[in-house]
Amino acid sequence: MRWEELDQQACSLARTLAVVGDRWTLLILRDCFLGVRRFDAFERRLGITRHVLTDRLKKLVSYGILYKSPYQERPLREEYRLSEKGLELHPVIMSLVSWGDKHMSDDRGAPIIHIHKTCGHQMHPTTNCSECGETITAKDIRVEVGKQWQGKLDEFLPSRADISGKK
Amino acid sequence: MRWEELDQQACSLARTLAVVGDRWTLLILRDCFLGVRRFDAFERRLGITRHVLTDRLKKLVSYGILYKSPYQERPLREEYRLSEKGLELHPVIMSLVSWGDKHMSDDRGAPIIHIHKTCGHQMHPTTNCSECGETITAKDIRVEVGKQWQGKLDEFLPSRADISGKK
DNA sequence: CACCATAAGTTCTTTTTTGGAACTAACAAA
DNA sequence: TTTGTTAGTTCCAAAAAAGAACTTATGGTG
Repeated sequence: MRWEELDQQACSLARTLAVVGDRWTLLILRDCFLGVRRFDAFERRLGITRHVLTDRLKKLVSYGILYKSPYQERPLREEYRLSEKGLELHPVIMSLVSWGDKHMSDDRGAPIIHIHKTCGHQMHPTTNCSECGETITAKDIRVEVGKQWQGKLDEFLPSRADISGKK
Repeated sequence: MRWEELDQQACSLARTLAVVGDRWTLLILRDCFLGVRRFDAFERRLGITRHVLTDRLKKLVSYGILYKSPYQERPLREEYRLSEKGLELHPVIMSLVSWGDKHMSDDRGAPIIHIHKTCGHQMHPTTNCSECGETITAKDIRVEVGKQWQGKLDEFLPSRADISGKK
């Protein structure tokens, strides 16, 4: 599979990764959530090459995750800001950070801690059911094929052969 | 910044991406969560080259996210299974899928739907505060430097210059 | 005016990473 | 003996990223 075909796969994970699944994009978005907005600030902070940064910012704008907003004219200068769609990637960043805090930290603990403004406590994110509110783990979820996709995911859902090794 | 230096950054996102942040790893993990366990099943399903698949599986095993478990001897055959550490990446997958369901779906809706076994409803994940349980969005969170990192993240936290453009 | 600085790129060359296909080892079955 | 299965490895070509220099438009300094 080539990378450009990824956003046409019948899988929301693959489609999302087509947008944010490369080496740099999520690091750029992390900086966006920290308030960074300008080309040279991203460049300085990330140590990314200008060529790749240009490409990734263009891609994020083309997908509507960032938008350009002029902050001066003559010469025209624009900054990159998170759209609503981009802000909704916050759970992705939070879950990655939370896993890293738990599994990739040294003995100094998490470099950055998160405070829930409403309750004032230091928190980490939990993943909950939108319907009953309960906290969920991998084992609490069962997957099914969406109504309009029935019979069309034979290629995607793992067959018994894929799972059990039988032919 | 070179990719190998990423897991030494003072940022849990960067450290996590050092493990799962490449083109293929999260797709491999998606298949693991769907029950796929064997080399040739990953290869068939993903259309990944064997070379890259070997490399990624090795990396995932070395980080303790997958472990090898023999399912036959003579000839020795091993399958790859999610460890506890790997299972804890479920929120990452779920948040990526959920974003894709909302923003990258065509008019047929989500290809795969998720049922919460406990309550029986079709659900999507929400991100909640571990302390008060409330659902959170990007704007509900404030970040601070962890106690043992105070004064050591000057390089990391965006300076006023990065945010406002001032020098 | 000549010269330096700034922001946001673009262009060029080298290195690294993938893609694609063929080859290998250790058996098992026909 | 030939063919098949599983899990790789090897090799070469193509694509992507790193690194550094160049560009454009403009503003400020001496």
